[in-house]
Amino acid sequence: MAMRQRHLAAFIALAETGSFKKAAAQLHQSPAALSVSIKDLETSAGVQLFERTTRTVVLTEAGVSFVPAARRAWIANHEAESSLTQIATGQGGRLRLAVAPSVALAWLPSALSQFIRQHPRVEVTVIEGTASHVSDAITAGYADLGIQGASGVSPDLVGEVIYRDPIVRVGRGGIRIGLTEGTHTEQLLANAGIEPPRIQVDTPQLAVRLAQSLGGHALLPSLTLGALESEPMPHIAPRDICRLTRTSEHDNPVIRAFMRELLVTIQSFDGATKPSGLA
Amino acid sequence: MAMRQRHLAAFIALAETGSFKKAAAQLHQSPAALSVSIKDLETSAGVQLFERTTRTVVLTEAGVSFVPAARRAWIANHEAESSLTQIATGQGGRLRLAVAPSVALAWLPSALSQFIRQHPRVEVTVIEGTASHVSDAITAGYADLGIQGASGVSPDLVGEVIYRDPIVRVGRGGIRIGLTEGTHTEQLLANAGIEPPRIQVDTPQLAVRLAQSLGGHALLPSLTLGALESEPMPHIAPRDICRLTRTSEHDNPVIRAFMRELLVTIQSFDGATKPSGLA
DNA sequence: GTCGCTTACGGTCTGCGTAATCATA
DNA sequence: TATGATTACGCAGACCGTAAGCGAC
Repeated sequence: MAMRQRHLAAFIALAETGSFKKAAAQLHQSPAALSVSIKDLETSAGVQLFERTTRTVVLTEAGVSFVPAARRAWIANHEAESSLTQIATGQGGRLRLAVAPSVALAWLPSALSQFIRQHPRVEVTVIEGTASHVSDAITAGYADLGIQGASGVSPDLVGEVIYRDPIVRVGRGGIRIGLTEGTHTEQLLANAGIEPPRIQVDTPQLAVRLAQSLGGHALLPSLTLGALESEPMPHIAPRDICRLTRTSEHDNPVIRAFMRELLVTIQSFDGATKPSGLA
Repeated sequence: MAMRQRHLAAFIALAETGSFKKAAAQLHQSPAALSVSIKDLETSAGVQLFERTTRTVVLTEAGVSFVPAARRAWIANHEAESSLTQIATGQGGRLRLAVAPSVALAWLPSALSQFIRQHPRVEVTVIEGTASHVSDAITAGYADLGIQGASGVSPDLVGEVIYRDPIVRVGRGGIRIGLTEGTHTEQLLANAGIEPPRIQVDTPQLAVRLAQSLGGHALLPSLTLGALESEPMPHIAPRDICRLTRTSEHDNPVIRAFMRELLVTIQSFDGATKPSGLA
């Protein structure tokens, strides 16, 4: 037997309306077409599902028994369809983020709260980690969107700069407290001709603390500082913040929707702290 | 968007196999046909669901998100189909019986126990009542199959004699104990030229009891007596036991299946008590 | 070169509407 | 007689298979 959707639709409409004419109207069909659909269904099944006189149509017992399963199938089909449109418009599905800590701290709370408000049916998971962790998570398929400070490393990842984070100075002392050598930030500083830091630490927060207590200074991406007071260092190239996705997810609607929120967040933060623009 | 079953089938097969060639084989199709099905689905939805290279096919995030709903719909469709075939073969659905008390007592236990053993997915309900109750239940739609002693009364009911129940005598005394005038049995006796009973009672059981204690006799359908000893009354026409259904349920498969069991039961009972046959 | 996905094309078959027919209230 | 279900018929479009193409191993 080959039961198609039109058979289900025909059966349900006829069962609900009790009239070929009304059911046909409901399905935007001619009564004749509906009649053959029902007849096909009945003959292929081998049971009569409706008892017709010329004026009236009633479900047989077999028809009554079939109603629940038919309705379930019909609903499931519609839910599949609407699920797909939701996925296609970014209102459904899941979003697996991998973000660098500074990003997580600075932008994520605001961007995520906006996003989940406007996309209540999307499941969100977040992984926080260093740049290499982030890109690994993307490549390995544990996450679908990465936000981090270094641009793409793997060939099948596509990266795009979404923010140019300026390097700023905290404190005025002579001793420089910096991050571990080899980090993206320190590479930028080295490229700008600045000597390696006297004291190397793990996190920007610790660098700031030490700079303050030792009377030194720290050169750090501005995002890592929060509202802390700092001086701009315009001659040092900024740290590029990138979005990272697998090439196959380049048109993922959920990612697009989240990126929209994120960019709004970035702009609003940027406007609040520094009147001049961003990249 | 118009998502048809072939789109669902194509999506699921491709998601499961990860190859157009294999999925096409599974669907007994050419890879080309499958390719356009998937493409149609993707363009109508507006999302890419698979990432293809020439050699490999992988679900995108959107595709992954769609899998559960697609599979649910697919399963529901198949369950609807199998539900219908079960209904058509009498293995599913429901059976609402209305039976006369004598039938309920004599045949129902055996017939029903056989039936529910062989049709475990059929819901069974039983109404017990007099002949008019039975036919009313059928007409009103509370029951679908009636077994009773009088033949069909309502025009849109179809009746069929399934057993000719002989009238027998219990006791040898002169006083006749009988059922209330107007019952089917008493009409048969009147037609045979027998005078109305001296004492009229409600139930065959009571008639037998009184006949024994008063030293009278009772003329009753043999079915009402169980294993009680009795003498045949061959010159009195037997009571016809009928099946009753609405005309619309004439080909109801569950009813057919139950009738098969019932007739087997009747034959075995009949063979056990009286070597000679039935109608 | 080989394998597998995609595109193009032509034929078939499904499924529709129109119109005529049938049956009942 | 009027209404609504059914049957017959012809057409439009969906859908498939074959064959040619294209790109990656």
